[in-house]
Amino acid sequence: MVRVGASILHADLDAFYASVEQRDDPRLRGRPVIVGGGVVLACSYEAKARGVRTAMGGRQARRLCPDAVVVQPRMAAYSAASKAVFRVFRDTTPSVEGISIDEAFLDVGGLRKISGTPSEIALRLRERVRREVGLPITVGVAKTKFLAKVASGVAKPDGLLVVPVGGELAFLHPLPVERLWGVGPVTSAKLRDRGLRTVGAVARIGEAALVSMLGVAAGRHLHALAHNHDPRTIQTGRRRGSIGAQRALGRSPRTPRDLDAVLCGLVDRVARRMRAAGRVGRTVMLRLRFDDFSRAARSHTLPRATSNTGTILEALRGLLSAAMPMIDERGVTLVGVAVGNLDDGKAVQLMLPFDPGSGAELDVAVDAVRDRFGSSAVTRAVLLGRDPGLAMPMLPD
DNA sequence: TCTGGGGTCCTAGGACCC
DNA sequence: TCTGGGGTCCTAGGACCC
Repeated sequence: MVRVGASILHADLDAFYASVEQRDDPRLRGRPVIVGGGVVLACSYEAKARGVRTAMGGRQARRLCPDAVVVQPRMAAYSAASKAVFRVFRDTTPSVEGISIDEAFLDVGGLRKISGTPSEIALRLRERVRREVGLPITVGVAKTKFLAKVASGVAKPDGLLVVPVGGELAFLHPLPVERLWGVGPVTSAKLRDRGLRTVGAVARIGEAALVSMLGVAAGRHLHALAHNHDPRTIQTGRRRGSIGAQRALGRSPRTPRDLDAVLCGLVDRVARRMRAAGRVGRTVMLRLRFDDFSRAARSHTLPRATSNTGTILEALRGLLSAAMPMIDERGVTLVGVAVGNLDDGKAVQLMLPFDPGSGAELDVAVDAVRDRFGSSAVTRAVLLGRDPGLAMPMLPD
């Protein structure tokens, strides 16, 4: 069956952290709320109306909005609220792709007979999130992911916007280029330098011109989006590719000893999270930010994936000591660590005898891998083929 | 006016292999 | 002595997102 019509929803909670605070403390409702003191992590629409923005310095935010209530973030409450909202998403359709803690794509294309049109589904979704979780949410509905995302951005806050099939370009082309997903300050400046201010203007110049302006991937991508070509489908079950932690240090000078203590704390956090998630990784990364806000990153790839605190720390200490000259010269203001290449598919293939029907073949393979590589290597086993002579479990190194 | 903490994806060059 | 095309992996940097 060919599916026609606008069947993708982009659901995006409004001013998420601030909305949770207003939900949990009635005194905050209707008032400007800023979450986070040093830097604005989130702010309510009352604060946005006064010019407060996410990632703004706390001092500037309080100057713009002196009567704002500043609250400390409560990550546990946001995480619980997010889980509750995602339960409503998954109850709406099995085809849910989470993008972040507060937004997701939902494919409702196959649900017409059971649940109604996408607009009806979106309406009910908003009502349910409001009633069951107590939070405002905006939904964009369109034929493609990209356009659904643009639609929710235009409809915020607490809105619903359906882009009718056939009306895509009429909706898209008058919008400023900054509305396009993937156009940030740098790309926006490049486009505006050439007089391209709207999506329509971008659509009218050729792909080759965009590629020469922005590079191959970004140019093609932008060209496609401006013409509303977006073949991406909803991907369920995506897993993160890296786990990291970082800490800003302020301006006071740090001794190597201080830096090592910061590093230990970060590695401990990351390794714990990895083990809790049952993930192992092969590439350790050190990120530094300097006094002038320039940045550097150093990485090292281990021969085998691990979540062992000592192994990760040892590798990062090596990277940090190699970076000490840079730190001495430029002054460090932030240290970050991350482990990537999670569950890297450096696959090991073991060819083992296969006894159809015994059910023991995978156990045998898993034991063999455990013997050779340790139990942390056994995270995945896939049985390939129906050849009765072979079982081929593919496992990460 | 000084800028948090968590991520994703792309580019480009060099090493290395066949 | 000079030399190809194709591929993977690793490292570093940058843009962007929430």
